[in-house]
Amino acid sequence: MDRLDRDIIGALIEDARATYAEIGQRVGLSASAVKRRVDRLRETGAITGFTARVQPAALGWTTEAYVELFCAGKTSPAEIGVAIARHPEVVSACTITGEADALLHIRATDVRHVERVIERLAAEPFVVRTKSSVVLSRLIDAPPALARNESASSA
Amino acid sequence: MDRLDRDIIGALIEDARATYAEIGQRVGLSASAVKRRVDRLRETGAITGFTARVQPAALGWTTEAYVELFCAGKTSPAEIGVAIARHPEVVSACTITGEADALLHIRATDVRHVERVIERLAAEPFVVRTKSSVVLSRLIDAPPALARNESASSA
DNA sequence: CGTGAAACCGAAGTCCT
DNA sequence: AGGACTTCGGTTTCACG
Repeated sequence: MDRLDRDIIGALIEDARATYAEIGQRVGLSASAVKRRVDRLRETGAITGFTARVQPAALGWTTEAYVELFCAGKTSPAEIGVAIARHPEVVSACTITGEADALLHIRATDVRHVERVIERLAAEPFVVRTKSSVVLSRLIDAPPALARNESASSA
Repeated sequence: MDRLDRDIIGALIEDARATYAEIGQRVGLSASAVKRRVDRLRETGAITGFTARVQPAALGWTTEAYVELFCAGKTSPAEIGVAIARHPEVVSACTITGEADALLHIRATDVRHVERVIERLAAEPFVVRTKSSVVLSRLIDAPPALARNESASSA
């Protein structure tokens, strides 16, 4: 995992369908060398796959919200994970420090749909209370680059 | 945008490097037909691109946090967006309803790094206060499927 | 708008430096 | 480990139903 690997990953994040020759030109390597490194990055798990970047609005998912979950005393993260995985609207979720136990990111078709999802979540037996915020406008979407900085020591 | 398009998008979300023939076999179309639809989906903006799925931890980004921003009275979303775009650790951001004005998702190398980012964010002139939660464990990562349900009326 | 065939070009494997 | 070459398969385009 050196500079070259990070440059290659950066190129693949920008365009996962770039040809090995194009990537090689960008990072200063031949196509074969790039392929070898990409194969290795996939084997080691640094790259877990390739996906299409979709505009959720184009599919009808026009509304998103963040929902904080306050859970009953002895609820394990695993228990929360299993339960919320049943709700397809939950796009991302994690346990966090602070007052709330978990933070969920949900995507829905409209505000009414958001409401229904929150109701369904609140109905989970271990959920004591929820606190939700509807997204007004998205400022930054995501992966502009994970690999551009020195990314510190590790890896 | 019909059932076929959504199935194709679903296939591409799962594996953006799948061949047109493979996708065609899955959705019941020939390779050429699939390519034509994919081209159209890209032109109309439903598909915005293809990216690699990376395990941030493999690149040294082992810590993430969510930061709520409380801004000065007359701060516009655009102003917030421009300012936070200068912080490379901000992976996602949006304005929200509720007490806070904006919610930021940041990725950092360690907790010390998180602290520095929060300090830098708090130093922005329009930021009155911040409230942050460090992620303990991730339960759901993301795009398992955006296109599997009927996705309601629109689109 | 779908299918099937032909030309092109990148991918995958091998050998050499 | 990187670079060059060859074979194979996918992509792309075209004509047709």
